[in-house]
Amino acid sequence: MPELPEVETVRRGLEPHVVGGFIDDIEVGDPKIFQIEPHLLLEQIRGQQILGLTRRGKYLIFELERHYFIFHFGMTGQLTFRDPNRSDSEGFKRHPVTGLQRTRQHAPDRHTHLQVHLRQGGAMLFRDIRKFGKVFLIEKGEVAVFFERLGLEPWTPDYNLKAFLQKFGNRKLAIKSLLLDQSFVAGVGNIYADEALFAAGIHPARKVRSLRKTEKESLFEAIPKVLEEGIEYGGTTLRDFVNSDGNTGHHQERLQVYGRKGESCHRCGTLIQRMVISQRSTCFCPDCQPRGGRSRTGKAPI
DNA sequence: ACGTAGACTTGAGCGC
DNA sequence: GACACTCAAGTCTACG
Repeated sequence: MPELPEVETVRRGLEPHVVGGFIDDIEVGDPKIFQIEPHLLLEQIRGQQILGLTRRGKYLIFELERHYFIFHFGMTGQLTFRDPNRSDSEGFKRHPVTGLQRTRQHAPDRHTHLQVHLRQGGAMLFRDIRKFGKVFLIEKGEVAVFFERLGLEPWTPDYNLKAFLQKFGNRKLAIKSLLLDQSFVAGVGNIYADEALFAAGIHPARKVRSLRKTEKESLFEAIPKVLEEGIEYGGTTLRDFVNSDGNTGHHQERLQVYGRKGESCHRCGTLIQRMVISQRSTCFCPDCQPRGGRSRTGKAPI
């Protein structure tokens, strides 16, 4: 559930269930995901109250009394709330062959690597098939250092045009690669990078140094716009993403380019193409996102 | 310093 | 049906 809109969707769903609650106990699966010894984690967080739930880029942050308890979902991480008043079999599906929960999962299974039980009842379940996710516990004073390498946070005063333009520099890499760099704009991943480039009319392979100021300004507008739409539709579920209730998102139905190779562009009808940039699948409309940019002089600033 | 390739990990889907 | 091979919402490291 990796990108900003998916993490934000989980944050909003979880908030009313857990903020104000007290951590009672934890159960641990594969310790690989823990950046702190699990027994030390329990020792430290037991009894602490959850004061708030925030987000920075793709990180979900539980503010406790003495610590920040931080999750990164990697590629397939899921954090759901298991309501003690609902039965596990109520309203969720099992995969017909494997028996594993595919969506609306509430009960722990072999991919559930952490359960955080709350004193008032209920638990948060962290499930992660590929185990690229990570769980951190840091002292409150360490938070600035922890996030120091993250870039601009959309919808905050830090995300302003002046700061945005300064981040470009005279670099030679493809603009798509820059968008994936979390020290540029925090929270943008492979899906929303492609969507933002489409919205801004910029070819993903264009070199950063070749972009005109007007194109950078278009991108500055497009990034929050596509992220906002992702949140509005509850995130994008390609395969594994579920919200805190275990339900899928709906933004996948609204994607303009990502995963649409060979289909026609919703704007102009041209067939969407796929290429690989930074070893990541990249989709674009060759007509709406011309390689040479949209120069009136016809110059191709690649 | 900058940019890219490989590694980590599990499962699904496709072709034979 | 079994098996090989490719691909997948991310990021960290090592190398040139």
